Amino acid sequence: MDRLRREAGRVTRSRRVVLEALGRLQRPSTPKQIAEAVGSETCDLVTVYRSLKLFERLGLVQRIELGDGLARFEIADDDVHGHHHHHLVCRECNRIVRLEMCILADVERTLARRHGYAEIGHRLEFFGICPDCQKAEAQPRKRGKPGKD
Amino acid sequence: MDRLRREAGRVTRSRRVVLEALGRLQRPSTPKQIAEAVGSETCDLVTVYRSLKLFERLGLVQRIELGDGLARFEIADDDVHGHHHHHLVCRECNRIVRLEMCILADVERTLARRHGYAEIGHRLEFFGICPDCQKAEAQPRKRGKPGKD
DNA sequence: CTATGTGCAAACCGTTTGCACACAT
DNA sequence: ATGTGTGCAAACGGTTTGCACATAG
Repeated sequence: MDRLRREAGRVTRSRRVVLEALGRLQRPSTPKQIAEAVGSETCDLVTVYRSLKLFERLGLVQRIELGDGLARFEIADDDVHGHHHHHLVCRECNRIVRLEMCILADVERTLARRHGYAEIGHRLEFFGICPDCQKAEAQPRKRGKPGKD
Repeated sequence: MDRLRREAGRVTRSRRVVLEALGRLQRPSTPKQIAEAVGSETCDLVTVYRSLKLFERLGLVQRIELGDGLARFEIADDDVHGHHHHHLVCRECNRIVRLEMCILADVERTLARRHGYAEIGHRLEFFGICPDCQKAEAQPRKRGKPGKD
């Protein structure tokens, strides 16, 4: 929040509220989920989008892609660097487990050497069926909807 | 194609043409790119979508997500299993290198044990700046457009 | 001949943009 | 007071759907 005050725009009620909601939600959340958490009287969906874009630019928030075409956001790792992490996502209900490990730094180095690419990074997510959904296999839910994530 | 004849619907001109185009294109391609490769007089964009959905269901084709909100498709690895592969994508022009290795099988086993998830798979793509774009840093292109991929 | 596939137009859904009004500084 | 932020409505782009016509079997 002080970051905001220093580096860019104004500290408005909407922005404060969106950032708080993201903290409260604890998991990667879609703009719509955030808007709902906030309440439409409090802040318009469009403003959520604009705030998220700003926060992303400031590095306060990071975007997660799960491959279903929905943008998700979570509060950025506050560590200066490192603590880069991934997710394990249920294919049924989209429940998300956060994985603290990342083992791909040396793979990236190899790729840089072998293919001449620079600034290499990666996107890695795991997908499976979470324990609850394994139990509930009786009535499988439609996959890919924003479920418990 | 025989696969099609056996397992599902009819073998039509459109479907043959879409599958050929995918073979010819050699790289993960968006529905629009496929439709253009085919020519709009030959086959409507909507039909491309429907064919791709069918092919995906039959396992003839697989969907790639690069995180820019565009679906891309490529001919599925014909091997029974294995030959699961990933991509190295230029952040500027989207040029794609296909990586034949995958090292994550044991990571998946660990996750299954530790979190109780079943049927674990993953999505892993690498992003960087390809050699050409490093040279051309003068006029950087707008990122994220369907470029050379 | 009949069920399945196709083209066209329109719906859909997430996201972005234009514009007039509101508010933090 | 002034420039930035906001809400609303409308645009946008990829994808899906409804329906009448076409065609593979």
